[in-house]
Amino acid sequence: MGTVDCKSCINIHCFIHKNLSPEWIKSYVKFQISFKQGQHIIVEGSPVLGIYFIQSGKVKVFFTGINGKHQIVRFANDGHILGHRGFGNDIYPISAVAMEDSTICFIDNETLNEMFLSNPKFTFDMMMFYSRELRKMENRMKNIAQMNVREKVADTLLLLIENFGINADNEIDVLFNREDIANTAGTNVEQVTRQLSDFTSEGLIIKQGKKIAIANLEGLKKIISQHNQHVITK
Amino acid sequence: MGTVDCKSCINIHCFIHKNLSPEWIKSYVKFQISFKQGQHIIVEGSPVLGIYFIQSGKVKVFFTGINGKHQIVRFANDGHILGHRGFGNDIYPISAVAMEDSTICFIDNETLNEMFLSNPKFTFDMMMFYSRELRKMENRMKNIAQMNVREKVADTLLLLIENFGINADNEIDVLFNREDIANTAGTNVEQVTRQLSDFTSEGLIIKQGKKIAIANLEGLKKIISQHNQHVITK
DNA sequence: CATTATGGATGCGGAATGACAGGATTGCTG
DNA sequence: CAGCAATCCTGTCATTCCGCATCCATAATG
Repeated sequence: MGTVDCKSCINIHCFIHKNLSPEWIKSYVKFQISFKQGQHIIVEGSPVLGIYFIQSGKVKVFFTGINGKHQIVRFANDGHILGHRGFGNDIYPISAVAMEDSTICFIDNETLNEMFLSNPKFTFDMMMFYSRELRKMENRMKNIAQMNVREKVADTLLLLIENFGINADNEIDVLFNREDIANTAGTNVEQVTRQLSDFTSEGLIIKQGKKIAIANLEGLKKIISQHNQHVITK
Repeated sequence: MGTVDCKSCINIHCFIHKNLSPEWIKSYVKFQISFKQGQHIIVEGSPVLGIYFIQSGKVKVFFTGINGKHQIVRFANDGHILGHRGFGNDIYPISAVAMEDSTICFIDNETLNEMFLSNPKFTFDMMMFYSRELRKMENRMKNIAQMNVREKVADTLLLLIENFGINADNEIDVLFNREDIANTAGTNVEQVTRQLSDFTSEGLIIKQGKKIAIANLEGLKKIISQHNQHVITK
């Protein structure tokens, strides 16, 4: 944890870096925190003091339901936002956990408000970000409600690919286990295991240690294609 | 369909009316369209030409899934927004249908962009709107994924109450049928019918003709209370 | 007034799903 | 490399859920 200035930030895609006026970017110094894999960045029920920007890292955002069961609502990585405002609530309804070592910048509410007031382009970009996220979320809601388990697991894999990409070995480039997939898809660990076994024997994926390699991306997309008539990917 | 100026608009809670600068509000004239109950306002797959503001009315927003099954993702009424931008997509992924006779204002993309550029307060308010909607949607995703049918139906009734309120006769003040509830809750008509019968015999609701009256709001909330530990309602 | 359409209620069988348990595999540690 | 713990895999079984078919009530129609 320490302070850092945005001007020399390595993440040039960050909403702040991209949009702040010259005066702001020159002078602005904010808090930056390092999180180890598995560490909580936001805990449900704690007070909202500001907003988090991911400089670099991979994060899952989830609600805790009854029996402590998690529902992962989205993944976030470089340049994304955590702990958005809204409602005027003063506590976080969600938790956020680092899936890998992550560097996160924190901006308190007061500073954020000043930023909005004096940087219209920043506000506009934030609005567009929320608008995109809302549309994605609406689409995911439809999927969770209408898909069967096989489709939901395939959909979750594609979501992971979309968010975190594929590395040189064709593997989904993030650390996650069956429980994470189950909590994202809205099913349980056993069903996920079964489906992944099915996908493997169908030649769609290859299990490589802790990671999953994609052998046939089109095949995975085909599983859920009938649900995505009007969706333009990317 | 015709043109109307925002200055003399009856809906003083509209984002435009509230936030446009004096110059804009004085001169701005936009299209206004009347929709009869059941009419399509937006059709999935049609090109995005602008954005819709509801001056007055009640609207459901849904995706069409396989077999033409609808998934209602949200309800909208006075002052709300339809057809939000995002992705740079040029087609609507969702449909919107008037649940009752509605009056809707249309603003084309070009004008909207000018509005954002020259009215930072408007942009800020829109950002906050999207942020709130995103949080609501995240919460609804958790509910659909984790609740059983009984809870989902109760949750849908509460959603309808939250959006459209209760009239003098204690009835949920909007026209909807079992299919709409099923398409919102993520189940089917039969299950909804069963649950509504159960709720009736438990004294939670009273069926009055086409509408549903609430006899015990706290009882309904109690059904889903265990899912809402950290949520502050309104 | 008879007929037809529409929406709602309910029983039932088959399919999908989730819970449990036991076994296999993997990776870590001393 | 043995031992242990964590994770993953898979078979079985009970439950839930869904959609069909049917019946009923009410409203619209001629």
